Formats: sequence, C-alpha cells, structure tokens
Amino acid sequence: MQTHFTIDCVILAFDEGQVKVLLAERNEYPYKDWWALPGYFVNKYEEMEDAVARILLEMTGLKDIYMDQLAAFAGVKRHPEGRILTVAYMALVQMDEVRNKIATGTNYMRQLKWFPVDELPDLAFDHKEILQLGLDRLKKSVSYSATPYELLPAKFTLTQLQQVYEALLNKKLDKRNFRKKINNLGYLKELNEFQKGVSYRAAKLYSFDKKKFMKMFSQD
Amino acid sequence: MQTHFTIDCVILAFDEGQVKVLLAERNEYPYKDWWALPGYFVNKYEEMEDAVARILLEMTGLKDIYMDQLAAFAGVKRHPEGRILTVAYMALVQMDEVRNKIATGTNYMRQLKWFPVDELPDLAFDHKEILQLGLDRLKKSVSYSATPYELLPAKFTLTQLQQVYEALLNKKLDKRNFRKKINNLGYLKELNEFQKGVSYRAAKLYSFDKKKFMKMFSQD
DNA sequence: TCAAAAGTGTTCGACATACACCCATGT
DNA sequence: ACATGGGTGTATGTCGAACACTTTTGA
Repeated sequence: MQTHFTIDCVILAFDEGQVKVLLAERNEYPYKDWWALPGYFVNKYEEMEDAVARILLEMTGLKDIYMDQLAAFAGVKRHPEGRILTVAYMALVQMDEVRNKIATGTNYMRQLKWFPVDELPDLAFDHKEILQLGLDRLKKSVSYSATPYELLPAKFTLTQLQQVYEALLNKKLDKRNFRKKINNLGYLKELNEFQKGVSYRAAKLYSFDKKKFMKMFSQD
Repeated sequence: MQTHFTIDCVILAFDEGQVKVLLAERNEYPYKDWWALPGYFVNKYEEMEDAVARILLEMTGLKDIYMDQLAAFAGVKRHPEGRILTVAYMALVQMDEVRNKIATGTNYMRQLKWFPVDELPDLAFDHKEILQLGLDRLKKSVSYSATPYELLPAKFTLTQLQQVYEALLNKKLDKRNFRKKINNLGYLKELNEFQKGVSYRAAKLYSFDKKKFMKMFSQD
C-alpha cells in the first residue's frame, strides 16, 4: 500500500539543428553503467514542486527552470526491487544558457551528456517510453505556442527559428511561407542587430515579445 | 521515502445539454460527508492499469471503460494524514449506457451522483483542481477528434452533436456552419432513421464511423 | 569570383465566418 | 393554427501550400 516515489526529468534543448536530451550515466545498481533520465527519490515531507527543483539541481546542476509534469509511471516491474512510482517532468532549455552549468558527476552518476533524440543509446528502466511521451507531447504543443522560443536564445535569426520548428515537427518547411506566417503572428520583435562571425550575409536578429504573446492568448 | 498511493477518477458524461461529472458522497474520514471524485488506494503488487479498472468498478460499478491518465498530484498537505500521492484518470462515457449501471453505495461512500460541471458542490481534498485540469484538457482535445462522440449514444442528431461541442467549448456555434463543417469531415454516417417521441419535426440520426476516422488520422 | 545563406510575392484552393428564412411535425 | 426545432446557400476574408530568383557578405 506504500510505494517508493521518484521524479525523473526530461531536459530538452536545441543544438546544431537537432533536439537533444540530457542523459546521465548511472553509477548505481540497478542499471549500473546505463544511460538514464536524471532523477531521484522524493523525500517524505517534500512538496512535489520542491522535489523537482531539488532533484534537478542535484542531478544536473540546473536551477530556476520551469518543469511541466508529463505523467506518472508505476509499472510493478519497472524496477527490479519492486514498484517505484515515478512522476516524469519535462523542461525546454536554451543550450547556450545551460551548456556550462551542467554538473560533471555525482555519487549516483558518472557523467551527463546531451544526446540527439534520434541517436539514443539504450536507456534504463522505462525511460525510453517516458522520453517518447515527452517528445510526442512537445510535437503537439508547437503550433502557435511559445514552445519553440524556450529552446532559442533571446536573440535569434528566422532561420534558427525555422530549424527549431522543423526539428520539433520533424519535417521541412518552406522558407517564404514560414516567414510570412511568422510575420503575421505579431509577437516577434525585429531588432536592429545582425548575426556576427558568419562568412556569409549576416541575418537580422529577432526576439520573442512575451508580453504581446501573453496578451494575445490570455483571453479564452 | 515511501508514500501512500491512490487513484482518482474523473468520469464525464453529456446529459441534458450539459457536461456532468460523477461524484461520490464520502462516508469516511477525512472529509466525511463531502463530495469527492471516486477513488481509492492502489494495492502493493498491482499494475496501475489494473488498479484503475478495479477501483473504477468498486467505486462506481462501471467496467470496460478506457481511462486516460490526467496527472499526478502529491501535495504534502492534500491529506490530513500526510502525503498521499494520487494519480488522476479521466474517462468520457455515454450517459445512456451507464445511467443504470452506477453503484448505489459502498462502505466508503453513501451515494453517487452526477453534477453539471458548472454547478458543483465543494469538493474534498484538491479534487476541484483535478477536475478543472480534466476539463481544460478536454476542451483542448475537441477539434477534429473523436472526443465528442465518446459522450454521445451510437445514434445521435446533428443538434445533439452541436450541443456537445458547445458545452465542451463553452460557446455558441452557428448551425449552418457547424453542419457544413461536420459534413466535410467524412466520418459521419447518415442513417435512414429518425428521432422518435418528439413533438416537432423528427431529426435524422447519424453515427460515428470509427473505422473511417482511424484511417483518416492514422498517418502522421 | 565564388560559396553560402539571406531575403522576397503571387497564385490557388480550402476553410472559417456572417447571416435569415422555409419546412415538417405533433398538439 | 401555432409552437418547436429541423434543415438549407452564398459571399467574403484568411490562411496554408506551391514555387525561383536576386542580394549580401566574407574568404
């Protein structure tokens, strides 16, 4: 009637034109030496939101990241020692902001590493299933949402934005149609700045106007 | 590090032009005499899917109903005796099919009753929050989905279908536009049968062609 | 001058919206 | 005959899809 209770984190970022997930190499049985989603046990008197923040920090070094609940997984057989109920959370982060903050290792895991979601190693427990659920949900949340902007730096080019859409939706988009649509959204700010350090024509930078976005979608 | 673990069920149906939820009047402390979502504890070696089916049957008398996971709730303070993690599940049912199958009472609850979702009593624990999450998710799932048909009997009139959409979306729709759109969907079968027992022109009955629907939306 | 990516318009079909009247039936 | 809901068409605007060339820049 009682059960162990853990939280697992699906941390996704966009880098080199691909969606990547942060995985930990386990240093503990069971599944020692396997790759797994960062996660750990919840304490007895801990609120779930607090536990998510604590575990995220302890396991990855990241903090102040908004995590969305994905689902609960509770298969009796998912852990050799008996049922461990896990609640999976998901976050989208900007690679540039977190790249240098990622922890290097703890007692429980040897290292953390970003894997493109279409080049995954075998994962411990039912973590592949959990990740897949997260990716499916992500795909559904893309259109007319702030989702893509969570994966980009504050200033970005339209081509970068298009790449995020293409990676999330897993299909190519037409450049002209994409830009037309994006322009009509009304919550993109065109900056008077340009890309730097490229050996071709520098693209104009844009930013996401969160206030306008909120205003446009707050009534329902 | 261990916690109690329950399942709560959000059972929704459509009746008299309204979305209704099935609630149980508790006969146990805490929250004795309050209305609550039907739910109970999961057994130690029980798969979550099995537990959902068992609890649904024991608490409501219903079986063979597909339940979707909504979310996990685990506030330390949600239960006076300490943290009880609950996983909420949601199902849509057809009122005519279930009306006579609903249990009349158990040791744990005195009676079950359908409440229109906009005329709710106070609810035990955080059940209002759980229900609200279910309704929000339902609203999002309406367009181009099979959701509305799960709430209707096998044969229904277009006006009934429109009422379901209106109740779920919480706004009025234009009759002509609605019918045009519905006709273009391609997965509604027009039957050669008519409504009976009404004191005005009898409406034609339709049915939902699940096979066609599946075929149209299976590729992605 | 070349390579690489930035940037830009038009046409077409599909779909959402707005809107008002006659029809069939039971009492 | 009347009350009640059933059933129908047109015009307009918006949006997504298809499609190819010129411009800018650094090396």
